[in-house]
Amino acid sequence: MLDGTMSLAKTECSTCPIRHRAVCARCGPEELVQLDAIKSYRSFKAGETIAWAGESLDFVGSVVSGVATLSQTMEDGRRQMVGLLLASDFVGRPNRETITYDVTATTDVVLCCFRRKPFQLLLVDSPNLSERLLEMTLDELDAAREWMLLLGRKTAREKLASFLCIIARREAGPNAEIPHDNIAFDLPLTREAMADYLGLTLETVSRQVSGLKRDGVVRLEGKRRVVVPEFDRLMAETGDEGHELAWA
Amino acid sequence: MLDGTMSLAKTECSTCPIRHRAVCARCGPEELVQLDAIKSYRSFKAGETIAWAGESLDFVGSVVSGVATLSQTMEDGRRQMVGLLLASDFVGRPNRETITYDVTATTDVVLCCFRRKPFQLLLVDSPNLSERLLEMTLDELDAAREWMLLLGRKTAREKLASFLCIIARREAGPNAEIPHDNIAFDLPLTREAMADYLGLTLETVSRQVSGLKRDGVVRLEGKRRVVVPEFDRLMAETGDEGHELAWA
DNA sequence: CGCAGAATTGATACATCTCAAGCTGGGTGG
DNA sequence: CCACCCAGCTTGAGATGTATCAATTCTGCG
Repeated sequence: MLDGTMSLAKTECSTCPIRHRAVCARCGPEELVQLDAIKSYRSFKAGETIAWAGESLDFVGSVVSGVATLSQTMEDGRRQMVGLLLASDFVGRPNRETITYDVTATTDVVLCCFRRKPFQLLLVDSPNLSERLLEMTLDELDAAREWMLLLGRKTAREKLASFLCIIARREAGPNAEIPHDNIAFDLPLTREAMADYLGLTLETVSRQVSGLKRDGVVRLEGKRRVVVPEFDRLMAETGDEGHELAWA
Repeated sequence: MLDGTMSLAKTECSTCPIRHRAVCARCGPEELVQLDAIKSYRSFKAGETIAWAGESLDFVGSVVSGVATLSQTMEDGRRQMVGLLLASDFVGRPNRETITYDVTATTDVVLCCFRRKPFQLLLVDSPNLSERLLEMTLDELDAAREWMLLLGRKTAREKLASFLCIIARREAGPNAEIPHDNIAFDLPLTREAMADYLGLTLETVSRQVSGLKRDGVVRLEGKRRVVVPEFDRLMAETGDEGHELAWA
């Protein structure tokens, strides 16, 4: 893998859009120099596979822009998405030779990649780096557990509403903490990918989107653009009722 | 919480049964002394709640013996288990005041608790500790993602078989890497708790256990003791076909 | 002995899947 | 510039796996 993908020119970390949220968020100038020495940018086009499960992966990295997914596939073709990687999210596992999941770009994606071996060394004597990585991993674990509740116990409609909420929160209002009304955003996933994420079939996803539209919870502009007139209305459909604490 | 639970006398780390697998696995003698200074043992009886979601928790710790669960509950009572904690597993989140999930003892449980604040300080200048915690967190994340596949895509029968496999692996043959035939073990969970774990109802769990028994995949001795005549037979029912790499 | 919690089993309901048929919109080549 | 094409999406009708509701039956224990 990684053939046919272009390498971008290096970019200054100081102007990096994910500087304050990624794994390097708390690194000082001297640590940035060290990271800079082992980093390179890679671009992937929408639909491209970034890495296959089981493949050996010699880098770890951060999503600079775009949306990528982690997914698992069973022999008979059943597929489950197990992670949605947005800007600043971390890819790969230090101290592990191979990747466990398929990593796919669902929009155009830019990755800031660090060579894995030297990154592991940096991790050992840079607490700023390792602490941040631990924190991000714990956040991902919380997100995964939130998703387990969705997969195990929510209805199809609740699943869709929950999904739209998550996207609205991270895509819309650049970093608005309190989501406002009339949020608009583009779905970064096809119906099929949404189905894989939600543990549904694509037909059921389609029906639930239609249902939410029919009931005025969302409006669609084209197939991909979604407008949420009242955010509370959408929230009420998630089954979570208020105390939604997570999703940093 | 934690009222009415007895504190045990301190025990030497050197004789601790989870010494080589827990968060302290790679600590040297001097680090153990520091951990020892902030540790205390706490016991919980089967069925007892160790902590409630949202509650503030002033410790983190390791499961020394017994089985505990992490679970989430929705307003209307739907419940999903999001973690199964066996001996050596870590409880709590450093740098976080409150716990996000209900923690329940499903068998008698002994916890080795560290006061949270001093533990966080130790984490900063003890790479042996923080590296191990990161590794364990990444393992838990892998387990959670494996569980997402189960919840989202497996049939009820596959879910049961997968669950029995996991328990067989960790409960049976003390630490047998390659599971043998005629494994026997006790289920640490009631049918209801299994249902909460698997995203099913307790009736469906019961029916699937009966089905696996009828088909000779497992034998039951009483309600709780399970014998697996041929491990491969059980594996074949999980839907994972062979390449099961995970589950340390 | 008999009670209470846990588990099994049965009958029926229903949400989601499956299979199948059209629709829609943006790109392409004639 | 239009006609076609095709991936992505929607909608319908029927099948099916699991949930739900309702009895029983176990099992351990006071």
